[in-house]
Amino acid sequence: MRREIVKTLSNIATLLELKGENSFKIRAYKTGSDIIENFSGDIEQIAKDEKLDEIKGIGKALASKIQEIINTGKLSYYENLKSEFPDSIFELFDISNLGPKKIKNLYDNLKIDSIEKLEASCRSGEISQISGFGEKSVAKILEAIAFRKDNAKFFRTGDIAPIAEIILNLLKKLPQVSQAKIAGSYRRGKEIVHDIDFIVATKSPVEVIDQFTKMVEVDEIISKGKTKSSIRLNNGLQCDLRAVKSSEFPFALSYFTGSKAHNIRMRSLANSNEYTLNEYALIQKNKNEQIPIQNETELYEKLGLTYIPPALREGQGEIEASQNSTLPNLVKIDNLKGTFHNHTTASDGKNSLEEMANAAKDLGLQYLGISDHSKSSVQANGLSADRLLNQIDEVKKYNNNIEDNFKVFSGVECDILKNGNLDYDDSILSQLDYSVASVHSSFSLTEKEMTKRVIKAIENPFVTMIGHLTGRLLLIRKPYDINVSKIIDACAENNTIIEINANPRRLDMDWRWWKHAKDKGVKCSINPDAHKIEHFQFLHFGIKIAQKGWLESSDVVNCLPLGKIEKLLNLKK
DNA sequence: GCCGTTTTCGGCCCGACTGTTTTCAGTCG
Repeated sequence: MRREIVKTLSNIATLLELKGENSFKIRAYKTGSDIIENFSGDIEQIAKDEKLDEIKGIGKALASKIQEIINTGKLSYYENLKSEFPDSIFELFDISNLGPKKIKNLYDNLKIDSIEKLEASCRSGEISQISGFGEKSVAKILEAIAFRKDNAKFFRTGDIAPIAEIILNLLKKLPQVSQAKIAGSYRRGKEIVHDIDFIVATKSPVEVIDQFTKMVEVDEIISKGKTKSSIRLNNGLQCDLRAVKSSEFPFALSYFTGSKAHNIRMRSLANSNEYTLNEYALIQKNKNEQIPIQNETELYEKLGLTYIPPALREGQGEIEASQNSTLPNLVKIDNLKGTFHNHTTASDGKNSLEEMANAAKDLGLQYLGISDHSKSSVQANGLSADRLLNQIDEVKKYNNNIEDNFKVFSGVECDILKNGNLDYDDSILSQLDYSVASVHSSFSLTEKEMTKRVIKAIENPFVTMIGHLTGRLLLIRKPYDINVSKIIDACAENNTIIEINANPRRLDMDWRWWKHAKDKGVKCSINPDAHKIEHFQFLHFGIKIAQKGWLESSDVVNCLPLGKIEKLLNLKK
């Protein structure tokens, strides 16, 4: 129900934008949607008690609309608004550089109400009839459409993790199922996936598959057979189920976990050991005899390997490392002792400094770095130098009132300005315990300019680490042009840390660079970029990315205990 | 549409960037 309210209010905001309504009215709906989404409490109960308008930001109008949604499951105001535009028009907002005004213009003048029509209009040149759509704009739109097409069949792992775990638990609970696991790229911890593979061990595959296809979330049954089935959920995500015998389970799990490259190596290794390996069994060639295996560890052992964690199964040398016993001892969530890059209500966070700190402490962390936005990030209520200095005092007060086994560090997420300068003078930065330097503007510089810009920040002695290095938003926005290799070299030279931004929309720097960075001696900080206490959970996604980058706890600075991290933070200064 | 020690109207965040309409509108964060 809450999701329904949140979605409805935010869709109303979009539709009002299209209609060119008063921007403050639009904002009221947007913030209303945010408030309901983040509200900690039983919104339906509050509606019942008729106390919705006591929530700050929810006035009489929104309260009665929310009430109507809760009571009737619908909202006539919204239905009426919706009827003015085709449903498909929402997808145009997925194209970057297209906002409400341009979309309205396209719709009014050329009846463009879908991405398909938009693309056709760009290609035919028809679109240039409208003012505001010159050559460069058209090229950008086509690029954005292509980007969306390439990525449309993918989902961010962080977005679909909740539903994946729900389905897994549903399968596990079926009486016919003895084992159930998620395989595929999800299990390998990829940042985006295009489907989810479930493997179950069962004696009654037909019954299990029947249950699988009858789940409430199923929108479409793509295929349904005796041992496997594919469905599409109502969010568009495809899920495959494979039902095997208990004895086949480890083979199926291994095979469907992949990656393809990893599987090829595994099979050829089996071959050279006089075995045949497929998704059901390991067979001794000369005797045509199946080798009984209990779990994946035993399968790896039969092939002369130590167990390879799923995160490493990308065909990046993990087989050789396993043979040579040089596999990394991968960092785990329990190794994290603290975290940097977290926001509070001082800038655009939802929880106060104290709430954030207490939550971190409750999670068993020993320290928390607070890094609100800097002054140039006006949209995020970035802190003026004075406000930042005040926050330093606030942190000191907090630390004075808390036991010695926990500490808050004063930091900032400092904008790297277009010319590579930082958003505060060194005299301000030097008063902080650390800083995260990030790019939030001028994304369109050339690779050369952008690389120079960020390296200038890396060389600043008061920059502790670089935040979300490439600025990418998975499936939404490409990374900006930057020479990551040169950045890594500069970080190695200047003792500057690179973060893994664990927000599931970012997961930046990409795991594909981390093995290289580690070899160069660059340290990592796994940061949730938390804007509220719930976001500390993002650390789980960050850990997966670190694992995919072969990182061990010694590579990750926030695995250091409190005493040692303090020394490290002082090192660069 | 929301809010209120300036309380029933008037203010609400705003600067940078981009392309293009060459003086600014639209988008973005």
